[in-house]
Amino acid sequence: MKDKATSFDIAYLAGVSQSTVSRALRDSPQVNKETREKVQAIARQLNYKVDKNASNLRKQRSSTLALLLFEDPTTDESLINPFFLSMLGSITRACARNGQDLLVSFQQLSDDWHADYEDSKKADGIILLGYGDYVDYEEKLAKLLAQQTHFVCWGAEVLGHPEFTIRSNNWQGGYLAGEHLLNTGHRHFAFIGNASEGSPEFSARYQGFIDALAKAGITPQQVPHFDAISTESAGDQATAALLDSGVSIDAIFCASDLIAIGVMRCLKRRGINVPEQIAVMGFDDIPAASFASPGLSTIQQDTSKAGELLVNNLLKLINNQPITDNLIEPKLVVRQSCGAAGNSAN
Amino acid sequence: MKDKATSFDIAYLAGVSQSTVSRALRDSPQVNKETREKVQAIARQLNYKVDKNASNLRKQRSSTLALLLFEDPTTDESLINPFFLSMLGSITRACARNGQDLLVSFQQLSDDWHADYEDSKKADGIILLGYGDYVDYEEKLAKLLAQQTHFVCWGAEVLGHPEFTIRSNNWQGGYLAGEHLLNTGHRHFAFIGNASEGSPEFSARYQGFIDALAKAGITPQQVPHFDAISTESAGDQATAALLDSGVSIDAIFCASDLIAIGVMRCLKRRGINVPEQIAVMGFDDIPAASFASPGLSTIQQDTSKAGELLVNNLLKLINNQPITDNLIEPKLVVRQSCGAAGNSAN
DNA sequence: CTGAAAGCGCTTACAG
DNA sequence: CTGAAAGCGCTTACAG
Repeated sequence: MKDKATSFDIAYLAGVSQSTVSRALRDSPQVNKETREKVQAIARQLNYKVDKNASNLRKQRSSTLALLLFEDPTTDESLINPFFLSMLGSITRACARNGQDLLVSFQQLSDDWHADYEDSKKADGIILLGYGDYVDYEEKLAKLLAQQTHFVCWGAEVLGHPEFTIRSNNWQGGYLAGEHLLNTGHRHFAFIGNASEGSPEFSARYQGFIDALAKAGITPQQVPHFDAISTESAGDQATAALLDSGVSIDAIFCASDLIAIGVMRCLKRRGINVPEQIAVMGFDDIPAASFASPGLSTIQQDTSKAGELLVNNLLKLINNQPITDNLIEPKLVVRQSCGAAGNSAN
Repeated sequence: MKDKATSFDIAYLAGVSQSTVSRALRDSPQVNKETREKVQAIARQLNYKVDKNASNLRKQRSSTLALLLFEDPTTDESLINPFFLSMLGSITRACARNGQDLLVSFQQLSDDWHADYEDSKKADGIILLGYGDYVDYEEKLAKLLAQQTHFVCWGAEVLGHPEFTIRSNNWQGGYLAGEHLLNTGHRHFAFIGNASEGSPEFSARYQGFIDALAKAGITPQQVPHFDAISTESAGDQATAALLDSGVSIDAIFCASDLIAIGVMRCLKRRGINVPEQIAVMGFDDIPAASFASPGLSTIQQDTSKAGELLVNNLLKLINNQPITDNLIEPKLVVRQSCGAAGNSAN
């Protein structure tokens, strides 16, 4: 039967002009209460919905945000870092709370991003999510900046625009990890993860860790460091290299939980007990951290707050409001992998 | 400087009409090759992008699909089933391959869904994803049907419209699980999961399992069955109940991996060895299945193919094309939790 | 408080 | 092969 109803259909049925319908539907106080209610009743009855394309076109605003999730090019195609998946969840919810729709797209870091969501008016702004190589990354951000695109990004800093970034206090997280490992009686450490300047988040974690150890008189030179991107298999391989190198350690701090899980797998294969022989500490608190056996002690990033902040700050940017808050404080989560008493419930 | 360029700006610079610009940009063969290239060059130079709101309005088509991910109302708010997260990934990619944008939204099953994406012209169709209670679910589907919304859904069947569903052959999956458990020498089974008619997917898995066992002369009455929704803690609790009931078993088939992980946690707490004393089998093959210790043997659902099918079939529905394929064949993944030789690489 | 009118930026018959 | 014109369905000055 019905071709979709328009505001003209409602106007006709209500005996008012189409402009009045438009106002009434947006709850304009300008329009008489009776008229307003009558119009709204008819709209409901016809199951009328404002045509977003028409209203966006007219308003020059889409009430839509785009999320670009980019992955490390070396990662297995089908596997997305669970940490980002969890962020995706909280971003989606934050969008809903703010009356925004969310367009989602996965990109390879190496690609030319399809960052034209704002140019084509599909979205009012962009959220960038992913651990990436900072160097590659920077160019693309510069381009977005040049096009005056509204965007925020997780983790990596935008040159000259700290307000575009939302991130965890990674240094503090690393520090907490170091403290905990020290408190649980460990003295011989290794770090696994990429701590180069290409990975500013990981290297901040490393630095916090080192700074915590310094308080116990341990120097950076005493802490062997093995590179790994944020995957299970990279952690596994780095651990093998670490063990084969013959250094004697009793604790490993990993730049991410995914790495830590790979580390534990390697240790288990080699018959080394966690935490009795070697303690393992992760970072992120992805769901798998609690599934692991022993439960992985880690530094939690509050993804729920992060998603909220990402969306709110982007909206502020779009509306030319000042940004006040963009740091998330990490939290120590104690399970069993470092030998402290963990609560079995988690 | 620049307000965003429009097709009129390009027309002016190219010395042609705006209609010609529009045609040239869409690679219409109607327009002279030279003109076309000239127009396209200017567009590139101005960094021109077609305004989607305007073109959607005019074409009455959005080239956008909406994904509604709804969760079991009893599940922890922040935790989305990893299986669906993986589906989300493959759906996103399938959309990209088909030139569609993807709007994502999380909903509570109990809510009134915001399923008005198509009414408001924000999307051409909807993908429904989530394990839900079939009974609740059915009403909402009937409503979508009545509004002639284009949609496909995962798992649950739409009354009278089997072509709207894409699902795994759950019966076959359950059958494979039963066979494997039999082949690894087990004889005393339990099933954990909700096998009521409210969960058609789970009950099909149960049925396949029972049918496999029948070949070894085992009757349904010999297989105790404990209810659980698809979460770790539900699996844990159901296992406690199972053990406390005093029945003697040597294998548990779980309706999902999340349940299985909870089962293994409970067994470990009780000092029961997997697989030596009790074998555990999951369903889904979420990432945590391979992280678990021992590695969880399970039935894999091919999320990549599922995502592809969901998107392709929805597009076919929108374009009035016939749907030919909507079944995914599950696959046995052998790890260590059933006592068979698993490959340590996975 | 309400209405007539313009216009957002496209696509696509229609005419040549 | 190209152009002039209509129209997609809204929102919002402008006028009363």
